[in-house]
Amino acid sequence: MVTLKDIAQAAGVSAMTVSRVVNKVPSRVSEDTRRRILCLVDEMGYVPNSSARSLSSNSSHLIAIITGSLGNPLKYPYNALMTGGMTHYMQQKSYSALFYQATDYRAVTRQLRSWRVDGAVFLGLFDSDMRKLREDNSIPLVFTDSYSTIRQLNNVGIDDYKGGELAARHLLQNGHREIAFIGGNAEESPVVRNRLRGFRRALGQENVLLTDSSILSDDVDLNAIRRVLEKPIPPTAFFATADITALKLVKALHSLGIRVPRDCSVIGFDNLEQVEFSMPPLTTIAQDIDRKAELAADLVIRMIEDKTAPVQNIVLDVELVERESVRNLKA
Amino acid sequence: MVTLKDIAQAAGVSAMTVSRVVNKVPSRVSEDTRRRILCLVDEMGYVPNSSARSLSSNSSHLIAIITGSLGNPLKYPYNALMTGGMTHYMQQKSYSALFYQATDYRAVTRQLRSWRVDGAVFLGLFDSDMRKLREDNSIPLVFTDSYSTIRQLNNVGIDDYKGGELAARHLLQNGHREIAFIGGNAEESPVVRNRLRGFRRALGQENVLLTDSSILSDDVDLNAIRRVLEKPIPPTAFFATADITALKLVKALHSLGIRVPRDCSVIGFDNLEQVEFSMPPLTTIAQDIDRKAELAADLVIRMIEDKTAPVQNIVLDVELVERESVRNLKA
DNA sequence: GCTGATAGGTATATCGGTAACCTAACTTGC
DNA sequence: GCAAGTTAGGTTACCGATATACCTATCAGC
Repeated sequence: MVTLKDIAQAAGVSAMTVSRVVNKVPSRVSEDTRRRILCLVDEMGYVPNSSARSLSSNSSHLIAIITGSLGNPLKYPYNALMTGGMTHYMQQKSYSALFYQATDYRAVTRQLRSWRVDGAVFLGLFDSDMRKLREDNSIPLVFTDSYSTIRQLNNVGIDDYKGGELAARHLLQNGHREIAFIGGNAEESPVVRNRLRGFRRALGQENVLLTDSSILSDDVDLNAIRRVLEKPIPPTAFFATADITALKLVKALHSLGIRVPRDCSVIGFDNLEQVEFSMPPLTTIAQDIDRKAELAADLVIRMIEDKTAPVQNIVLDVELVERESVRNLKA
Repeated sequence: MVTLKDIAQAAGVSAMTVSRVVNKVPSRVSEDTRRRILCLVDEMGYVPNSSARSLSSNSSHLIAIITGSLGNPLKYPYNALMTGGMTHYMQQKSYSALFYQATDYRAVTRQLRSWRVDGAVFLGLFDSDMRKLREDNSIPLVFTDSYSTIRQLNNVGIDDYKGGELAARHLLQNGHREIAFIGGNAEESPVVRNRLRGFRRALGQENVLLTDSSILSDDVDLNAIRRVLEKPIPPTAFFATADITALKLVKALHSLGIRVPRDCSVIGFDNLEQVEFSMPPLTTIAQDIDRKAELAADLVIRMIEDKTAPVQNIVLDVELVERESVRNLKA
């Protein structure tokens, strides 16, 4: 492998001069030698050794993307879109992305340190560990969808509360007053909790109540669904906290002989590309995942490059996308 | 940050001794000092610096995963599943995955060298460049879904030809004799080419012909679809070379007032999880993406750790998964 | 008592860069 | 004409590990 020294020798200068040229250090090298060196670099196929660079300059140009550790995290379209989007953006800014899966903060800390990563973005929740992560690591950390009470935490999220409200209002406007909720565990996930809160609030404004017996888990259990539908006054609509869940629900309802939206309406959350191609196309609360990914990547990089950059809590807007899975009962 | 030297000092031994303990070099350190050192390592939170390690040992324990460079590569479920699956497996084997997007082989070579990556897996095609990639890089390279004529190339793929045959036979068995094909460009993609060949072959065995006018591009153009359906004898079924395409097609047909499978049948390829939740659930040719990912990851790692390991061309089987998108015309 | 093997270490060079400091020649202002 | 500043470099000491060679007890065997 060609090293700095090889280029230096070939050009008849010191290694430092070559280093300066390669790193575009302004005005320390004459235009003449600069061109000569660049020519040799290209000719001999020199590529800087990032490890060596990282070791001596104390900056790796590496950013970790950290997800929870259960199975294949990119199985979920949301994670895949975020990860791919961030990687793409980082590469444009000449950073490389390193993927890690981890559950506990000690493992994360070990991983971050081993490559002396410049910064990290977290997908998913390390709620109880956030404080420790901040304490143990002096590098910029960016969380996503976190509702931590710890101040001074970089975060990129969306307005989940409003998302819940929008879903509720849309259902109400279409004449639904008996409504069920299906989603992740609100106690465990602050994201779900906020969507649920907003949802309840907007329902409450029209005196519609969401009872606990109308709240289903996102594992989409056929029996549970049947039980809800057999209530004295069965729900005419479901709000699912994720499109994936909504799609599974539509399928489950169908297998019970219930048509969406004719017999029952469904509204989802996320606006994944695939819900446009489902049958029926899903009405859903849209978040801009591409933009979220870019903002998260941009935020870590800004924090890395400018140590005085202020901590940010970015909250993106959400909006209703109307398709064909909600029936208008008033019509 | 805690370094080897710090531990050495605290333990009253040389750095080399600590290095041996950390790297589990067999029997050069007494059990006594070993334990003492391990204790200190844990206590002081020592994490080896991978850059330094890579520099001096000439092995980075890093594997590159390389995809094409158009936009967000993880937008496609197939890429996401492969990438996630490989990363997961690599981490278990204590390798880290580095993601890169690239189109030309020079960029790839630069990226591989800059971190002195130990090996690389390619998702997607660098067909014309494979030879150069092999020549320029002395590290193990694993390709996926490649049909290169270059011998001595590690590859993990599936039996695309058989997949095409299975699809054709299933349609024939269900009484379809007027059939259309929708998929990527067969000239550009050897994968599509082989699926198409197998498909044609099996159709031919029953004297069914697939004319060029019944072959559509995977951009799912509504006008093109309409044109095919307005032929004197319109097709009763479509074979799509990817589930994603199949789903878009179903939606397009629906928008033309054509019901699947009542008015027209569709068969896909891949068996993505989401096609089970589409309406109708999609009949498709299944490939085991999780296993493919694991085999690809396992292959690079084997090649890295055993320089004498033989080159392999792994071909995984495919199978038909019957759901509800193909109508039996004989019934 | 001497040789040789083995266990349990140490010392030093090196991997490929960069930071920080040094220097010589030339320019510029006064 | 000279101090001060600029330009275009070179020198040297690391960064944090590992490879390699070398050292020193201890003990068995003859």
